[in-house]
Amino acid sequence: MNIGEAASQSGLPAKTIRYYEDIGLVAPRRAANGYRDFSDMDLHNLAFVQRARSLGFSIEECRALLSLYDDRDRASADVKELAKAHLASIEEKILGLQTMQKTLSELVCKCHGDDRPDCPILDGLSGEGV
Amino acid sequence: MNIGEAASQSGLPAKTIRYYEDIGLVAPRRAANGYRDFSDMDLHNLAFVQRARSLGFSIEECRALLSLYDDRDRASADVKELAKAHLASIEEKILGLQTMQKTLSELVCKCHGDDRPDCPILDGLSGEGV
DNA sequence: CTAGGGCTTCCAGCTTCTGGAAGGTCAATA
DNA sequence: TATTGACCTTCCAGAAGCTGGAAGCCCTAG
Repeated sequence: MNIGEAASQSGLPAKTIRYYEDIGLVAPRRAANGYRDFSDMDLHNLAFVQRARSLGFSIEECRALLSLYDDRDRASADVKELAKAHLASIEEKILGLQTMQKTLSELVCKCHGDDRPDCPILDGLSGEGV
Repeated sequence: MNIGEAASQSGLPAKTIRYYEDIGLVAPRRAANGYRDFSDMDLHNLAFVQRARSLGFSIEECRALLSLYDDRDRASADVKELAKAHLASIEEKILGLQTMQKTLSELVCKCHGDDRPDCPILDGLSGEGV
């Protein structure tokens, strides 16, 4: 299967697939004309990475997950640990964003938002009322 | 004031301050020996950017905020608009992360996490049960 | 006079793609 | 058969926002 087909089946742009090959996440064989030729397993790996990335796993985590997937003797505990660590980092990010949201929405509320220059948002960023 | 002092007063690493000068966020004058010499206004701008960054504003948004700050004739509506747009993007990110969190925590819950290879997390990433 | 700490510049690398240029290949059509 | 247009190839550069490191100057204390 050519890269265009692999792209539409996996939901990844062709550019991204080439990049994934560059960094060793997939290794499709080459046809006689030099075109990449993706097997079903290659396609599985691409779709797998696509889903893992959409859950926020980093490339290195995806690599680890793929190798766990390939290892038929893995312990599910290893996978779960990886996933739990990532879940914790997601939750940390959410908390950080919620802190920003709270502070920022307070500032936005205070700002009258008309054509006068007086602005509590800029004042807040300038360190007033900290 | 030297860069070390500016760094500790603003809460930014010296490296970051040099970078901010590179991209034109601050323009400290130079002492005779070539050292950067930060004025109070420079320091204000650095601390301002530090706070804006900690609220998740991009560098370009910081630049815009700084120029609004400098413009004594600005309308507070302009600032508020910028802040509201950023707030919306924060909320969007939170929603995205919460979606990831939900999906991932469901997978984690399903995984028994022992020494057997059977793993619903890997199955989920492989597209089973989608 | 030397040692240390702070300062300078510049270059490279991190992450994860993405855009674009230059050019080879394939299938269909005139 | 010749040509067109869609596809494929490689390689280089850039996006954001720093961060680390090397090579070397400057300043102060002992």
